Amino acid sequence: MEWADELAARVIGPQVVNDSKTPSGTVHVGSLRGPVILDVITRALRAAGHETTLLYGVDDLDAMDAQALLTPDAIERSMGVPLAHIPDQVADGHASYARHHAQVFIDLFADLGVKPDRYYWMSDIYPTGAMDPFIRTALDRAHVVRDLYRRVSNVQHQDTWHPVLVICGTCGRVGTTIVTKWDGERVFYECRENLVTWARGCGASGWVSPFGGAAKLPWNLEWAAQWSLFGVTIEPCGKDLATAGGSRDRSDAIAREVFEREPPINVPYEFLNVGGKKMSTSKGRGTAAHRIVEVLPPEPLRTLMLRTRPNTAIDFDPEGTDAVPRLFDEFDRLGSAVAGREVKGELPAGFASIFKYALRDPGADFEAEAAAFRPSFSHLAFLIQVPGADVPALMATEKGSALTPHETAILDERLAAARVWLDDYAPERARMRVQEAMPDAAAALDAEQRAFLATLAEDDAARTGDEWQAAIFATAASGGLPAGRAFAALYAAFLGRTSGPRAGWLLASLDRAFVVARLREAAAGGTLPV
RNA sequence: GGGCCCGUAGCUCAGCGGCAGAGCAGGGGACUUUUAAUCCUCGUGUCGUGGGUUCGAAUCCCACCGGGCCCUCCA
Repeated sequence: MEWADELAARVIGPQVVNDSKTPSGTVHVGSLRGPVILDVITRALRAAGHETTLLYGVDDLDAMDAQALLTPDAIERSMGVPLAHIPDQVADGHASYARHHAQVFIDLFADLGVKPDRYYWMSDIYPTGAMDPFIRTALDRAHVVRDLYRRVSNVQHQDTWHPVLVICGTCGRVGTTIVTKWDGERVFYECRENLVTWARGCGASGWVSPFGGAAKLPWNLEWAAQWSLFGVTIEPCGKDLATAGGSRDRSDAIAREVFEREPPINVPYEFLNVGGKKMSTSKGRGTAAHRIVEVLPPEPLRTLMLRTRPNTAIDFDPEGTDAVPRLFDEFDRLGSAVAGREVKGELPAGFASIFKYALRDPGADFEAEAAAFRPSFSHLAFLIQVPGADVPALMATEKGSALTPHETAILDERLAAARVWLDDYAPERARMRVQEAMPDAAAALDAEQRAFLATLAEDDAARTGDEWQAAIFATAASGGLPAGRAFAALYAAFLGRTSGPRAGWLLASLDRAFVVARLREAAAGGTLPV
């Protein structure tokens, strides 16, 4: 966790932290690592006394180059068109495909506690003319850009190539155009049919002014121009961009040599993989960002992103594992330690800052948050499967006093998450189910346990959970059977496992005739002489 | 062709020059009413492999092996 505080200690003066994203489709959990890192850096800077602005941009004039999320009839029409100009594929009121996907992603930010001071959309910025000076500089220095691409990335453009992408006046595509001449005010562009394999240009060409939104800068130049336009001082980026000779190196060089400005401090970060593999929404691997928040509230989710240094890959697989409960446990453990309660084992270095930065609200009183009662997620996941359990009452008992409104909110949040977890993620062993037929496990019961079950079945009067519980203990005691083995017999007979929920409540929730029949069946099974 | 990350206990990982660690899982034990709670207890693992540096290496250097990702189209 020291990484953010160290960064904050290293810089001088006001800071502008920036990131931007191309809204090309549905995003997965891994995509949230960037925004969380951005937010933690911002919080660390502010904690260190730096005046800090957090910006988040949407590169929505980028060309559509993935057809996965387009309807079949839209593919031919939309490939190569700026994302901001493609109609939303979902009829839910967004102005464009870009707005839809960007908004779904951005909506998650606030819930996660990531609150940029300003969002900007490139489709809004270009028409204002704010990018014009950079477009002009890029065109004037086209030879520098070409030289730099060759030198830094070994990319060889033709001598006539100019670093501007015109939005074709005829077909509206931006991914298919190339500029070959610049006269100081206008550029000559061609919308070529075969410039790229993934989209087909219309063949138009002509002289046009590249200013005021008629054209955009290619990605690497746009990135560097954003740094100049907004005065960006720190910008993390994913390792896909940070690789040697890759995008970041190109943009750094462009900033220095074309726009004559030092690039921002880079904080390269690794990906968040699932089962050791890259997440890919289109391949159905990994969980969509908007889905994971259903099962992971901000604190455990931020804990996942924060506890690991940015340059280390995180492996996270919520499906069929206890990864989710463990994140809750880990966060709770940090909180306990911060609150001065005794915790088992060693604590990570800087555990208090991990806890503090994991909180959703940057202004929260973190000591009060640490002191708050947080029910164990695993315990809740278990309790909600117990018929008739009054969970809020049980939690108040566990805490030793009534829950505060804030604690009740935490409880409700966790209950909702626990239900989602049990439905969609939990391993089979976390789910319990009353067995329709006699479980095999019941065959292993010994004579004493069978006698206990038989005795328990003698009285078939209706009982409440408490009464069942009392009856279990009394019956076990009268037969000289330790309570533990008595319960084990019941779990074997009904659940087919060695442990379970408070048995009394479980039995009380079931049909009385069924209970008695099962008890007798289990008591009789296997004891007959062979 | 190039770059980055990882390889330490069953799992997830910490340690990054000074006696191999934690959590979880698992084993054992305690408990006549929180029985998947709570408490106690149990870890010799070629620290991926081979060299090197050092009084001393999981830790630094080199090479290699394995896993993963990325760049060399576009963004």
